[in-house]
Amino acid sequence: MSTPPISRRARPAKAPLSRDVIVRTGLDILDRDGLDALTMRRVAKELDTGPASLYVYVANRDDLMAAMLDEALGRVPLTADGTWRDQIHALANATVEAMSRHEGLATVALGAIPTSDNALLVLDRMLALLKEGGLDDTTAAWAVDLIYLHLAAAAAEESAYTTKGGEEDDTIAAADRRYASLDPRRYPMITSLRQALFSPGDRDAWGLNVLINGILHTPAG
Amino acid sequence: MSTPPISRRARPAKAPLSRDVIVRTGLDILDRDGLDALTMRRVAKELDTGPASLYVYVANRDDLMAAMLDEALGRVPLTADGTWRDQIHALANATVEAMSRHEGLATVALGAIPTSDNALLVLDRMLALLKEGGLDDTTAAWAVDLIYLHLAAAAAEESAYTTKGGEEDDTIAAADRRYASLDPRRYPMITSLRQALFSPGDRDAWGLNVLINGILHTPAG
DNA sequence: ACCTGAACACCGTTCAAGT
DNA sequence: ACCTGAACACCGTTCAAGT
Repeated sequence: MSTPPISRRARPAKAPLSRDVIVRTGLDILDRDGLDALTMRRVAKELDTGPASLYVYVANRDDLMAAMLDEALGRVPLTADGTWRDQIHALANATVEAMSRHEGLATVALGAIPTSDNALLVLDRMLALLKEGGLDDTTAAWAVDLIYLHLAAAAAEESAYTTKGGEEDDTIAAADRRYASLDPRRYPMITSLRQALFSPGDRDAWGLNVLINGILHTPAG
Repeated sequence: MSTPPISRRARPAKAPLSRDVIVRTGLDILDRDGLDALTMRRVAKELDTGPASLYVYVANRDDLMAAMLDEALGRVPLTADGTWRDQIHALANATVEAMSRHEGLATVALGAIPTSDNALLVLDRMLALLKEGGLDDTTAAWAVDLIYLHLAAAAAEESAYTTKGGEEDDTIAAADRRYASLDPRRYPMITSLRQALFSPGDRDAWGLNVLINGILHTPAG
């Protein structure tokens, strides 16, 4: 009673493989089921093929993830309105957003000097803003590196908190309880400043302002 | 002619398993053969047992890596001489050092709010220095978070460059060539500032000074 | 030329069964 | 009570063999 598997040829035409479709499928899997689900085999299955077929378009898993990061960064709006500071904040927030909404991608950014098309577009735009702010070449150059590092780290942190199993609030509450139970003799500052450590507020915006103000006050070289 | 395997009981006494010896063995493997070699099975083999035995002392691989990070941070000297700035730099450099010399550990720090004994000791000491600098509680609290994030990111980056296959210089040279080949119309700032982007200098010290100066000029809240 | 089945050499983790 | 052999359910990557 069982029918033999329908030959590939007889089935409806399958979307042809390409680097692009593989990358987008990877991003979909990441968003739907997280970093652990992002395996070559899973991507292949989603595309109705075997894992070996992916290697025609992608060197390996790291290469795929780098391409996924680039794709995600391609969705960052490169221009914004407002003051100079507003524009830096907008570009920075969009970059963090783009990285942190896909679990594990920020870590890729932390692991290599940016060389992909869309990462370089973000960097180029940030560099233009920094030069507009009156920085000399060296300071602007070092600053863009520092800011990009910070954005990737902020995205990695955010991504870890929002994705890892439970809710962000649970993670914070657990840390708060841990801090509350510390020995004040061993950890005098943490115990006495615990309130401040968990105080609410826009830390991302503050952190970026720290960087901007610091860069303005600290010539490189 | 072959002898049967000597029974466990007959062999020289094996060092007893413990969380501590597992953690230190993990660190050894990381240093000797890198992150990919750090598997539960490899740790077990090094300790002359099976992977299942590790789970008595360690919840899983993530737990092991977190414990390894804590062990590494335990080697950070918490006090230093010099000016206020010198002391911050010394603590920061030692922290980056501790993380970056073991491939992949910095990433662990980026993925969770610090709650381990030795991470908290570093934080407590940094908090004391920040308060000494005259910061209010909230600013000091937010600042220690920001600095720790930056140190972990700096360590992750450094670790990636120094460990990943070839030499650091090769990675930079490759990036430089890539930047040199970019279309100036699409990447006007990167191409015109390429010299500055790859200019030598102590970027770590500069980056930390940016943070310190920025924090001093940017009250939180 | 392009694609892929099958295999290789591994993983982390669990648990029933041993001592 | 403590430990672990063996198994489960996977991995990334390669390559010979197919069309």
